[in-house]
Amino acid sequence: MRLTARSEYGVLALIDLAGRYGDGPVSARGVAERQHIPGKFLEQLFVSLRQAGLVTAVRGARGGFELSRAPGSITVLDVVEALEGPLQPTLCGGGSGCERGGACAAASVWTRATDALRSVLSTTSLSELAGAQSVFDATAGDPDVSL
Amino acid sequence: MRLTARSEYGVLALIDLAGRYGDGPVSARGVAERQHIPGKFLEQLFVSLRQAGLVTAVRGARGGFELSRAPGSITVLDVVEALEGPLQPTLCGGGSGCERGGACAAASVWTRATDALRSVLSTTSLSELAGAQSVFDATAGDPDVSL
DNA sequence: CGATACCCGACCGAAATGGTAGTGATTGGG
DNA sequence: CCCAATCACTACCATTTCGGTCGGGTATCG
Repeated sequence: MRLTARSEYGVLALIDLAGRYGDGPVSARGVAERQHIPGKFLEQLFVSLRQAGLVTAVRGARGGFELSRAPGSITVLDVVEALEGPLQPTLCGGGSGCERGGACAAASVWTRATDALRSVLSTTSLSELAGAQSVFDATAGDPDVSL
Repeated sequence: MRLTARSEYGVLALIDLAGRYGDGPVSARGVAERQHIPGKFLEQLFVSLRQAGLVTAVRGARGGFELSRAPGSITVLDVVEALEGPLQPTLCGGGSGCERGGACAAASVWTRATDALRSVLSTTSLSELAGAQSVFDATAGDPDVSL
């Protein structure tokens, strides 16, 4: 139940990659500049994203990252969990933390909250977001992404 | 978008108060013992809960806290926001943090996530939880709350 | 070779988290 | 009237997390 800058940056970065899907590797540096993300920090995020199997790295000059699956098959939940670990309540409801066992009324609301969150995140794909972003970029004159 | 132990403890504490609503003030110490919450920490939580108008304090011997409204009119969202501040994404979607203005596709998913969370929390009242808890306590033999 | 890029691990300041400690102020009961 | 119970307030503290930075290593293209 903890969403930090990692998720925010990560989603922006993968939207960027989704908008260039099929164009070959995209450098982390380019993503960082277009999305205004600290470069070295973004590198760390890409490590997690690669380990989670969401992106593929191409090393060497002219290298970079590309989505390892189609943008439509990657959800925001995938990204968030890759970057922040499993999305659990951090609270009693998730695991076996609380000594009340199942006899805890509070657990139900935390569980339902997590489920609601998970539902939203898992039904939004990168292709949707990239599509929406391209519309924004077309109406505004910002060439960052549309180039 | 950050739920910590404060919320978990706070909800447990107010479920305790809800189960004794109308019986006069309940001491923080009693709540702490029944709900297994560090006493001094719980005191801090009650400060926030009182400032938010959710509980009323009665000072002096035989004092304690009581819900300042009926348990059915207090939602989990009320408790969470009293203890952790306004429930916002901590991310771009909430305020005016991101320099993209409205032209940011990522913002939409954060906003929808927050809305989903808020919806769950705001439709669950203390009376519901206290009711569920009393059922648990009746089937199990734990006299902590049923006494 | 050398520039470009990913890879990896260490490090770091600031803030949040989850408490603890101590001291007052207020009140009911004996 | 005094004492114990109880809330009120402030300060402090250890640990972890957050958000980043730094510096080098390694692969690859031209």
